[in-house]
Amino acid sequence: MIDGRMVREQADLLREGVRRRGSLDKFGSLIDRAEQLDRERRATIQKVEERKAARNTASQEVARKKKAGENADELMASARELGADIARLETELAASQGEFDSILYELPNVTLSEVPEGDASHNTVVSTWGEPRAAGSVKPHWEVAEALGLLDLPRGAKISGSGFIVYRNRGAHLQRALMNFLLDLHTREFGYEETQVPLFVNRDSMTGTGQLPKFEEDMYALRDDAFFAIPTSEVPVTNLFRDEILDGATLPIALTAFSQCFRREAGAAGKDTRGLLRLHQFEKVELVRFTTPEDSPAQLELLTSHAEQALVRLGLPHRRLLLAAGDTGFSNAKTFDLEVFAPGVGTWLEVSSCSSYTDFQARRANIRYRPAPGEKPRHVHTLNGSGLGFPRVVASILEHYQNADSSVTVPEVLRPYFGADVIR
RNA sequence: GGACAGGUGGCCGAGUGGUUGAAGGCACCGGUCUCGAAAACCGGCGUACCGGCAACGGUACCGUGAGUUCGAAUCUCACCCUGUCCGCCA
Repeated sequence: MIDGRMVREQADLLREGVRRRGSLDKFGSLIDRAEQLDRERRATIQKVEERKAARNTASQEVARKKKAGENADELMASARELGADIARLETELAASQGEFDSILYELPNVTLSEVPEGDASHNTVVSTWGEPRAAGSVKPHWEVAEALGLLDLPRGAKISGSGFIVYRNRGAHLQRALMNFLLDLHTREFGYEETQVPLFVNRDSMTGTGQLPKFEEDMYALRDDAFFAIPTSEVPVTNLFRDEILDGATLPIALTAFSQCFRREAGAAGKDTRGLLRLHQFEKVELVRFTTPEDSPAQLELLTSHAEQALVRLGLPHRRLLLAAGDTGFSNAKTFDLEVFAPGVGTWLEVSSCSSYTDFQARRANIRYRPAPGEKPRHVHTLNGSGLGFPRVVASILEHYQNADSSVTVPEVLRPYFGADVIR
């Protein structure tokens, strides 16, 4: 969430932030309301604390009198009245504080100044790599996948539903090769610590990274236990340090995790539904970094380059987009999307979204660091990105590396993991 | 799932209704000593919020949330978590 102090001290900056996202209409009045609530709650806090101070003094006086054997009945009676007053004021405070907090949870992060204003049409291509094959020059991946027996879509739908995939034979094997290649790359070459984390997390974790309370309908929830299925391992990995104060000397911290990801994709029904384009469950290797505010711009560049490098090694033509403010996620301050080209589908596919959250998540999740012994804790900056998401990478491989006879050449870096040069 | 034990500051650990934000120790920071270091000694050392230019003052926080009381780390209730044993299952 954004800093509550911004409401008081920099409300204009908040308004400018939502305006750049193109949602001033939506949030402007909320910010007005927050300013009013902030004044109310501070006035009430002063009243409550004043009375509490009086009560504390009275209580101590009661103790002194009783010790001295004096009568304290009168004092106790007046303290009791103070107590009733306090209870009333606290109810009042809880109301304005509660509404104030819920507004803070609703407001999106303020994007960085270099992020272009406006909606997705203002996204800019920062760089491109590789030579995409002509759109339509090869079969879409679902056709070759079926022909090669890599996927079993009907049975995935039978045992779970649409959007759930069964990989078979070389298809399953390719997934495993990709996982091993990516984890080895990020741990051995780029210095990430490998983790394995729970796929079900509690409400506090989902709130910490910003999925809740706003996007609850996008999450799978368990019926009998208070758990949510993770939409990305960003959630458990970032929450690793929730409510902790890290030693500044340990920053930056770089973690990677392979996990299954679960997304309801509510509201996305009918969009990009074919093949591997949009699934309810998919595999992903995630990169997460914790850093200082000063270092976070450089850390975003570094993290993005790691994801890009994975695509370079795989030999997949791709490009980097800087998202415009209006297309930048709720919790993000700046996002680069990496897209690979899928010549069979004929479009660019997002395979990684690398973002700086500045202190937005750290404030929600209460993740801080102590710059040096004896110094005050500060919020860290969190960053993450996919490195990479599997299904669309697989789709791109099946199309980009597709041969005339509908066999598929295995990218060189995967061969040691896959054990064959060609899928036929 | 059942029984018992327990959750206190960065860590260990004392504390069963009243100057306890919390003894003591460790760690950490500053200093004395030393050529330097160690040891020893002295001092400091939580977080958040409210007010204040500041110095500083106030409030809250002893797993979480309610409650009793003039007053709760201490009493009551619910929940969460950890440990041990039993049961069940992989």
